[in-house]
Amino acid sequence: MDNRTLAGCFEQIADLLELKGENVFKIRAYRSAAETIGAWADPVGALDDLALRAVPGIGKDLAAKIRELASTGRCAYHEELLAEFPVTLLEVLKLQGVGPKTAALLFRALGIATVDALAAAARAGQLRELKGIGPKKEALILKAIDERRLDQGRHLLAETATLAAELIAHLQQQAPAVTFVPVGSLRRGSETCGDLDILAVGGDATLMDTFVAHPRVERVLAHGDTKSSVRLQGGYQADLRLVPPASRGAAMQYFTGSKAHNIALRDRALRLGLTLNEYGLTRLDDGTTVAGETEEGLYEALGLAWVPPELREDRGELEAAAGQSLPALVSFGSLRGDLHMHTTASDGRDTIEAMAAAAQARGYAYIAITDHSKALAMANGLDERRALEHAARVRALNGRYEGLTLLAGIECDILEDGRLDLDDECLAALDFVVASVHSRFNQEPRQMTDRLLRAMACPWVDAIGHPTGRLLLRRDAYTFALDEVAAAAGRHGVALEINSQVDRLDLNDVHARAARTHGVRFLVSSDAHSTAALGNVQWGVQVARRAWLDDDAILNTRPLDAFRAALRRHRPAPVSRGASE
DNA sequence: GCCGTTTTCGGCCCGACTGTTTTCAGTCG
Repeated sequence: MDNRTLAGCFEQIADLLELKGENVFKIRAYRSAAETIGAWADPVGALDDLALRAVPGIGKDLAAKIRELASTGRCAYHEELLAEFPVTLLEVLKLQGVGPKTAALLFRALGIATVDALAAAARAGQLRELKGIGPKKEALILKAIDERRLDQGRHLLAETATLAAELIAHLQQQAPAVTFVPVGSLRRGSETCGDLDILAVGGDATLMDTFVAHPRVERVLAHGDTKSSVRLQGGYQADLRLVPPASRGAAMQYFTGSKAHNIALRDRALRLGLTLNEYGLTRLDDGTTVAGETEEGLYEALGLAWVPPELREDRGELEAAAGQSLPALVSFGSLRGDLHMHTTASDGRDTIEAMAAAAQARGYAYIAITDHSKALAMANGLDERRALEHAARVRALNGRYEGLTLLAGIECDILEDGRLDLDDECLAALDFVVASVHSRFNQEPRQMTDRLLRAMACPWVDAIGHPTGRLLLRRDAYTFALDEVAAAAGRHGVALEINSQVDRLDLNDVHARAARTHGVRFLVSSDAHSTAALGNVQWGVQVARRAWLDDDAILNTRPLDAFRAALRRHRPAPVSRGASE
């Protein structure tokens, strides 16, 4: 049983317990366990009891339920709860403005168990008869039902960033003196964003009027003096919060989250006799404010180093901040090269020359041109002869772009059985090879693992491209033993790619961090199919930061000579570990 | 249901906005 299924089950249990009106802390325990499991790199279903109990937020009971689910595929407690409330009621619970109290009331008083039944009752004016629900609430519920499709799902980080920039530009024009900061999951660089949070520092309530009047606003969910929420066309929810300058740091911290990080931080504050909210950090005894103007000051007052937003997920960053052992994260400007891009020779939109000129303009010292190999016929992939001719054209351009070295590479398909799409002689004649899976994603995990291991056994494979094959919001990763593959990559010196395409971001933060423990080195690559897409590396760098990676972990932060020397093909052969390799 | 730099019991983060109310409950983030 995979982590997502386990997390989904705990999430449902939490929802059902809320409907029941159970102890809020018990509910929180299930919810935080779901979140932890969902982001755990290894399959927790395979862990033994001892290892399970070491997972934060998993105690005796939850460990037992995980083992029950992993071994039987079922959870008696979950089924017991589902006997009390129909599973369809959970859809009602997801509606904007409908919480557990309302959903339980609807079910108990009117027998409403589905969104359709709720819609019918609302249209018939039956809801307003219930205690605590009036005509306005009834109308809001009908609206929420209409909008639920739009409300579903999350959005790509890059899209969210573009939208945030647009909204902030609009607000900034109306209020030039106010500082606007995108916060929430966008500031943390989370791969998808559920909504969009913007913080305004030092303005007045008229800012809220400007915000809700933006032409993309479809519906105003809340409109107060310091907080407003709107739904935008396309299903986004956006929130604007206003705080005074003295609270800038506290508010940035508070609204950046994550929720789990904030809870842990406030817990720490309480233990120090302090209380933390979006306005500042104050002493419990006499109410004096000790920090709040800057984030740095706030963390310092709690005895912590400032935590980069990308790390604020309650995954050990507070302990590291307390011990002054946070990593020096790779920075956005530290990439010196890009090792994955396509040209018109296969499915790219621009020529080698155009890509090289754009890379030079970005200040890169080196790039590898890596068009597709022949198995990807759809993309006009190159066979051995074309690959070598193409390589000659790439190399012939060296000297033409000052400061930039072009490497002749290939993105070589990993075939069904782990063989490579081009012969060894051809691969050996190139400067750089990234090997990727583009077909047969549904192989059994064991088969997929062996496929990747076999590909890495080829001495000319320098890197594995988009190692898990997932497409954000569209296609799950193919399943394989990441641990085993990462261990082999670390041993052979094969780099794993952090692919920066906005809907790939593959490896992701959790997997990259786990792979690093095996000594793996990474490449942050654009996989650009046009000159414009070279800039996507910013998202890959953000993933690397979320994975706690420093410059040393990223091969393409090195100058050309050091980069070359670190490539698998130029490293001394690893000590033989037996015939199996 | 979890957890321990006061603790194996008794805690567990905090505030804005809305609607239905006459002082607050529910929802959301």
